Amino acid sequence: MLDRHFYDRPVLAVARDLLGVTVRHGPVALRVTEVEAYGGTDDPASHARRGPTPRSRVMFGPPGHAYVYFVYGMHWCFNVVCGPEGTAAAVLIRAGSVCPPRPERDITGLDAPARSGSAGRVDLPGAAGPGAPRIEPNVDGPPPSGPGLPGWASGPGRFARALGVDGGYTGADLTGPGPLSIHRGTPIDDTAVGHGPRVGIRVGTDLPYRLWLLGEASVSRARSVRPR
DNA sequence: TCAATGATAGGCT
DNA sequence: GCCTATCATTGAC
Repeated sequence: MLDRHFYDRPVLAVARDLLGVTVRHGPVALRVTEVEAYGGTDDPASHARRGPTPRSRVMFGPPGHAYVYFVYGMHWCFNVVCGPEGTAAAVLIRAGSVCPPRPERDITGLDAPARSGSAGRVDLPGAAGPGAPRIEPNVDGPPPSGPGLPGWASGPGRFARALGVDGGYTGADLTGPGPLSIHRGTPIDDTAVGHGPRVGIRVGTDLPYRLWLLGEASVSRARSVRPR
């Protein structure tokens, strides 16, 4: 399991090294294929840009903890706090592939986190309102693609759903004995890493803070931007 | 291309 | 305390 020293580094270095790792939640294991870095109060696209707020406070805390937020009224996004405490940097996990890739074996496992109740949850004020929906992976009909297929954890909302995490996991220690942890994967060569602008944001789009594994089918495809 | 859907945070009274 | 724009997205059409 990756320890605190792994996360206690500059956000871009952590983002780069999170590619290829395995995120585990109970029986679910997802290999990270795409990430985005959000760096502190100088990043106009970061939730921490205005300083600590009830929502962003966990970003200012120690590295190696989860930051899971609710967006667009229906989706959860899973982040990993990194960098020295106080820098408020985090890495958004945008996509992953089911690991090991044995769909017929993973289907049964995906229900387990939702059934495990409050284990691993950390109730922090501001993490999510009591009315926010609890995530229920694999119970609301067929996804765009089934477990084990490339689209199952493609996109931050789908990744969080496939993993089975929601706002209750904000503040969870990823380096401790809890059910949520991250493990080193096979080494990734620099030639296998693509980088470019982050997506889904309106500011800070000039920064090449999105990193992905080249050739991975689960990586987000560019989407036409809706003008306002 | 666009609607769904609700938390968040700033601005104002 | 209230109002409003915005939002690190997704799936249906």
